[in-house]
Amino acid sequence: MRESQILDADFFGRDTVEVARDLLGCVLCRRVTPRRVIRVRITEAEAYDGFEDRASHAHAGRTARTEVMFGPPGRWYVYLCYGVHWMLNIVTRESDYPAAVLLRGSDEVYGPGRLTRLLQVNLDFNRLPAIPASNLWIERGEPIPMGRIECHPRIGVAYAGPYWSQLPWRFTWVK
DNA sequence: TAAGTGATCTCT
DNA sequence: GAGATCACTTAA
Repeated sequence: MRESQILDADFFGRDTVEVARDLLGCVLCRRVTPRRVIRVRITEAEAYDGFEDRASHAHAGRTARTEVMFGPPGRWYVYLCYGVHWMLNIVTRESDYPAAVLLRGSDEVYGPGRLTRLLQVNLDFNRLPAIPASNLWIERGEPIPMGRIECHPRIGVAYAGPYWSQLPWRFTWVK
């Protein structure tokens, strides 16, 4: 695999909504053993962007948990949801601008909790850079055909109010 | 449809 | 330290 195909900080440092859309079709790679790499194509992703986004964890301010969202782009933000499920996010935008993209689904499994279970991802990956040395990284995929991307409101964020919960910041790749 | 589950955060 | 709150899944 050529080095240039691994998504880096230049990719993740851009506008969060664009990154979320562009991640569709990209390949999430997880090395589970020295000889085994699980590869899945990303089919659904959600953007969480900025201080003002009431659906974002960062809206409440900078805390120990959300600190990584304020850090440099291209790092993993992992947290536990409902006491059961690990959620996998990739940090976007420049340092001091809190933003991330939640990876919600893939061609192999659908659902953010199922995705992390399949890939054996847990809090150990929090704050690590998305590079092969971390055993969890993303590679560029084949472009998605025109008209195969849909955008929808984000899931489970009704508490953010009508405006923020209805923004079309969830992108899905429909086959 | 509702229980399960535990880190995180807010309020004492 | 206690209580509320969750970017969800599963079994029924």
